[in-house]
Amino acid sequence: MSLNLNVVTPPLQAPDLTSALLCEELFRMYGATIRIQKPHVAIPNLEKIILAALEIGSRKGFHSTTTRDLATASGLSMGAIYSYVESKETLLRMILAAVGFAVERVIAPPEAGEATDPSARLRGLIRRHIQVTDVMQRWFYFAFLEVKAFDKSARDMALQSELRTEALIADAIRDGIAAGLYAPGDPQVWAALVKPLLQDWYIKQWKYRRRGISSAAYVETVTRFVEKAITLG
Amino acid sequence: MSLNLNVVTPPLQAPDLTSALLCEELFRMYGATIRIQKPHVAIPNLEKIILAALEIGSRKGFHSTTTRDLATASGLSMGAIYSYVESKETLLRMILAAVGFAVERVIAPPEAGEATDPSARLRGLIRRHIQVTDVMQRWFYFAFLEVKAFDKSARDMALQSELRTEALIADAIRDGIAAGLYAPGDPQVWAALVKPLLQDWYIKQWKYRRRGISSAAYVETVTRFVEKAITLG
DNA sequence: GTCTATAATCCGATAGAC
DNA sequence: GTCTATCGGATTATAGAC
Repeated sequence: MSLNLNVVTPPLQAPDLTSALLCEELFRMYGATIRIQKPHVAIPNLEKIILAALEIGSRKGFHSTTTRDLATASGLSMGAIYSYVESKETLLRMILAAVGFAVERVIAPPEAGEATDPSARLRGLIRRHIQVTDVMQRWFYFAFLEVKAFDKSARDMALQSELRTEALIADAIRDGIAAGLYAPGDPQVWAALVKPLLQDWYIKQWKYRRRGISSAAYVETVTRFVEKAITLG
Repeated sequence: MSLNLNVVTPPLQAPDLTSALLCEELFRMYGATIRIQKPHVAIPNLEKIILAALEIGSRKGFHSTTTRDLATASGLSMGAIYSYVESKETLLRMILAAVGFAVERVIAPPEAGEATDPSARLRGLIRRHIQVTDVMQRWFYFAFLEVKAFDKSARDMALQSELRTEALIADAIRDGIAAGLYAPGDPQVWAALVKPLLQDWYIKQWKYRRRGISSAAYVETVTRFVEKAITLG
């Protein structure tokens, strides 16, 4: 059984992962901690605050980002910010929750045809992971770098997310081995090697940007590299 | 020309990268900023301070690590700490310098036989990178997570280090392609894929520890994976 | 709902005794 | 060389006017 090494990269089939949509979701999840109750006021302002936190936080770290920084960048006053975000820690938790939302709702769900085709499933996971983290680069970058500063429950959230996507990849590889597509080997070990290749896209975006490599090109490069490494023969 | 896929992992041939030796080196480099001039006093105390910074900083981030934390953990007083480290920023710079030292002095220099054998050189780079970042895990982890919080010169230091090791890997792959060992391809693109595999060892040490995977086992896994992915045929 | 002004706290760094 | 005590400034969060 030979493997088709041509890779095509279709666009992301998913709800638009715009910051507006993500903040709408966060407003639903964190409504209890938000003093402003009218959605048409709360959501755009929450978005301003979160985008400011992502922008400044990605540059100099969340702990060095002061509430004054957030006020200046968001155009709101320091006092107003506390009407939307009860504390700096809650702000962190919101960003982490949005990342978890994207993983569960867009990366994890298999697309048509993937249930019965392990190769398509692995390709889909690689593609969706890179596409989602491309659209949400700052969110993922921020979450990756700042988790360690969270409390244990938040750190566990991130840890589970890491192991979750790894397990999805491992399952696809396991089924691919059983189907005779991939060489015999430890699916978990291989999945552990795929994960950092996917994460590199949002962690070192500066490098890929500088070299003019598009997310579609990166999807194809990683897919070919991984398939060559694990394919029989 | 067929490739030997057996991998052996010899021990690191290098000066011991103990914290004592690294701090001795830092004492030489930063002597001008250190008030205590007797090496037998300065070096062990500098080591206490740096180890405290690595330990606490890796847990909750360097910016959240206060000088009071460092005093408690190192057993020195707040005042004494400033006799060794002129500012928090200098402390960070010392840690970055130690990481750069390890890269230049241990990872980069080719071992015997590597000059004429691209395959041995690539294997050597993979092996030494993982071995060095294993011994100096906290130093590399800390440097990776904290650079972005500091000034441009410190960030450039880290950026150059990233591109430097990538270039070494790319050179070995380029020579390997020319020698007919590896498939035709873009050496820089492949090197960019190898780098995150190496970094994963110190970034997600918790995962590999939990699974009982030794650094030697990881060296072999990564080496096989990469060689399979880029080898002809 | 949003602002200004300020309370309360904490931090990096230093002075000066020993 | 090391310590204790403290300064000046910055930070998070809140109170209360509009």
